[in-house]
Amino acid sequence: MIERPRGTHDVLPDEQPLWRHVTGTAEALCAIYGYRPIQTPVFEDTELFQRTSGQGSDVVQKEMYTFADRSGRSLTLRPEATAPIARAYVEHGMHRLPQPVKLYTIASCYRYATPQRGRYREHFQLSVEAIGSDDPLVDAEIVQLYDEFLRRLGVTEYQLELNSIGDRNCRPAYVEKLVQWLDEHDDVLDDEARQKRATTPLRVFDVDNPRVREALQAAPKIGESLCDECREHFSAVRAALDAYGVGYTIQPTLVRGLDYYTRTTWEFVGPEGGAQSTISGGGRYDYLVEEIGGPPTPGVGFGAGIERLLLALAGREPELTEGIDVFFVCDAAADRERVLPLLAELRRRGLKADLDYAARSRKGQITQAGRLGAGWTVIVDGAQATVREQGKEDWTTPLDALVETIAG
RNA sequence: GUGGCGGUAGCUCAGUCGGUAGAGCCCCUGGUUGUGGUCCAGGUGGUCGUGGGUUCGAGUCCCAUCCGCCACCCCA
Repeated sequence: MIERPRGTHDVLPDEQPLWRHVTGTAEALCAIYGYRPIQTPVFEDTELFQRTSGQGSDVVQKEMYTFADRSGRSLTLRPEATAPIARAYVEHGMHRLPQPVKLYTIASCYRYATPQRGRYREHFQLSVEAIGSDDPLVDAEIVQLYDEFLRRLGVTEYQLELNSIGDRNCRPAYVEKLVQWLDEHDDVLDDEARQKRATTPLRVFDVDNPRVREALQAAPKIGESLCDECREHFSAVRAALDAYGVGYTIQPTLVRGLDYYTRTTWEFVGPEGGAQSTISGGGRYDYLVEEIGGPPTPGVGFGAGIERLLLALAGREPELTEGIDVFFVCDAAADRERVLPLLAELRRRGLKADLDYAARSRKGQITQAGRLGAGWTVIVDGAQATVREQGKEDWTTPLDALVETIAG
């Protein structure tokens, strides 16, 4: 048997109502906040992700689905949706539109990682982006949008972690300062920490060794080294979140995995999913558009995993019923034929109507009607019909009058 | 990519010491029952993940591999 590729999953009909509830809620909310939908290709020029995510990032190092097409071009299935949207912004000259340009998409993303619950090689992300403004109120708006999204879905147990990682003015100096501190305290480091010092210094705070973590408490933190502009920006973001009533905790060591982030960064952490409990992550990316070849343009946005949100939603799913209106039960072949024009007319009027195609017995057909949640079960007998209407006594009618009685 | 655990019917699982494959649910049929619910009886459904090996004989033991789950890495 041919099975689905590793790390992918089918979304079956039974799961569709919940999926549509989630994506529909996202779309409705984005519309209310003034974000407009956009779609970009599933694959992009490989260079787009190499340049923006950073050569040292895990995504570029080991997780991209990269292939050569028949002409030898290197293409990559998108591992995330922000860079493609920024690319579309530049390519279509959206910097001439009134700023900021507020966009969102619900897109499949692809990462070659070892799959487990909440981590897939193909997954879906809601990606919301505001490009063209460095106003801290935009950061706050977009964070509050996701917070409101969770509220609407009934997810209550989550945490928002917030940080600022500075910009090109203050971050390089901070990294230098941090590396210098690490050099001076080399004796308290372990191999993992030394490794990170060499590749991704900001990540040394993630090391496992508790002894090293303890020692790192004394190391300089980015928050103390922000330039005045970044400091003011961050405090304005926090003030706006306070005004919105969005709770958060400052996480001074929160660093994101992609190189393009600047200033504000955040993660929403949900209650489920074990090690994969991050349900949304985002931040500001003030040099991304420029990196792609557009004019210097600030931006801010987030990606939110749909599958992980569903995990966080487990046990709180709303009742989503999708019963049909009319089901015809026929014993004789002649009755089935007699019913066809009624079936067409009911459907023409927008009612969900159906009949048996599995050669079931009368009892089986009535059972099927019940399974489908039929509002009216019409048991046909020649030109007459007995109708079982939910919550009422059975009644009889000539078939000729059925449509008018039900739909008229 | 590394390590640990697992894979038997559509689903949830049992399967003893190696001896010809089981249950419940679901589905279909018949009966009971003044609603499609309940109850009773019967039936369909299997490459025991896959491929090798050991053996007279493998769901069971060994090896490899695929897939899932957990941890690490990292993320959504």
